[in-house]
Amino acid sequence: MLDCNESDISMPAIARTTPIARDDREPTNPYRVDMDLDDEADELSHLNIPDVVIRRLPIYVRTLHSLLEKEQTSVSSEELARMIDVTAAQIRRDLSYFGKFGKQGKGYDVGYLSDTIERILKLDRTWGMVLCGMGKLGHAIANYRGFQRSSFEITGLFDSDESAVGEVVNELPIRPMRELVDTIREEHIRVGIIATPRVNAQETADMLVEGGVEAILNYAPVILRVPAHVTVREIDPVSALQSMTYYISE
Amino acid sequence: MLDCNESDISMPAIARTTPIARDDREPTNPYRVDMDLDDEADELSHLNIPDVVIRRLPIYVRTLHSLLEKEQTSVSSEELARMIDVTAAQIRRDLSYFGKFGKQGKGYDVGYLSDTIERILKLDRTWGMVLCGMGKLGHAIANYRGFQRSSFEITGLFDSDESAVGEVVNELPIRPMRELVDTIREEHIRVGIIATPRVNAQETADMLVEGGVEAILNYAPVILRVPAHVTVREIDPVSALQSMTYYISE
DNA sequence: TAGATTGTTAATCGATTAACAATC
DNA sequence: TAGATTGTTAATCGATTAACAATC
Repeated sequence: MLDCNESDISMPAIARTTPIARDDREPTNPYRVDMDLDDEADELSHLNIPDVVIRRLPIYVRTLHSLLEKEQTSVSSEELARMIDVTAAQIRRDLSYFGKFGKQGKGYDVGYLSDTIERILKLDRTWGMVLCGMGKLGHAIANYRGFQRSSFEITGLFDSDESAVGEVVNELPIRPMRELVDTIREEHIRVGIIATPRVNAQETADMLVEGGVEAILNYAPVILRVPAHVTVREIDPVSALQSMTYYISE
Repeated sequence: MLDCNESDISMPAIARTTPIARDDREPTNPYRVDMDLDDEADELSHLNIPDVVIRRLPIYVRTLHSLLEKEQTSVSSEELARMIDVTAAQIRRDLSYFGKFGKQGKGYDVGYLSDTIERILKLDRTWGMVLCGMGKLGHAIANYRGFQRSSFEITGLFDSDESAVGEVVNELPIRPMRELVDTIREEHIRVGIIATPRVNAQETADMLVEGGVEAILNYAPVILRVPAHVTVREIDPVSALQSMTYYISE
């Protein structure tokens, strides 16, 4: 399988977070055959799929799970669309990037579609994560229960303040930053969380990347510079608030 | 100034969060004159401006602040663009929705531009906020230091669990949910934060809206139904992680 | 079979960008 | 003035949607 990763030049984090296309995909290939999961696993296919689509998939999974809880086994794009407040056409279009998962006249099997999207997103395994920066925010993230039912588990806590080192938070000891890179390498960690102060975020990102992390969840209000093969998403409640006040009346 | 708010029908929260336009704006108005702040304050003008643009403004403000810290007084769209990793054209286009703030040949005055955008976003005042749901996550948000230098301040904590009521967190007592609506009304609160369990998020949103809240920061993994005049932004670290693993190699 | 709903196309809509005249 | 950079236009690019043939 040839390596057609054509641009490995440094790509800004904000661009990865914002709707972009890294490559022109051919919009409709007349020779395309009914794909199944072997083809979806193709490492190169993701270059073709808009990031906006990828970012909607977790919402589809979450919604399908809520249907499973209610023991509903079948769902149409129309019904799913109503639950999520998007158009049915968008759901069908989004899914069609990956294959054919429904049955005309019937809709989608909830369990099968949910499993399929989870496999596409590589959620069919558990991802260990390192958490960097163990101030108040870091403590809160280490204790966060939202990860429990997900495919993510924090496996290492790090802080540059030696006086914080050794403290145990949610059953894990805080370790010194200088051990970060080696730990990532040894434990094959691919996901990092940055909860450091603003000024230390970039150097922390650099270390995460050096160790081999390819996905960074960034809680620091800074735009990180990372190589093109690394994805960054921002968690930025202050920016979110600041953009909402614009719409407040009076 | 005529009321051209043509659709006041209920609009889903996800649509407000995603790039949308509620109204077709006329792309270029030949009669448009050099606007200054009086015109920007026009309550109706926001119907014309894409939400993607509004969501970028806080990043501009943050970046301008970092220049002010370095005592840089002037900046070109080119330089700002490099710092944020967008194109200079996009910055100029974004700003042009609101008026003319630069000088040809010179660039922008950092302080003036920063103040101007803050005024556009209504950040030239302090917004009181109610925080609903005082579990672990709620505690973390109540203690969050990121709000300190911002225009936001949590002024009330609420929880439906009567046994939590009375506990003081970061100098504020937790109060019972049944006091929420009246408190919002009496204190003219316009911003609410939801940190309740998933199942209680919608009913909490309903109460916030009933009280008069127009902006909701939602930490619960649920799509909220709110009237069109209410803006919702999601803080959803799990979804962010779930969409990043897609790109991880191997 | 008739009815329902998918998967896919083409049309539409919206956002970004390159280019440049205006102007400091 | 000459050089620099804005504000704005038109062109391009990308994402969404409506519509419908395919098909369960």
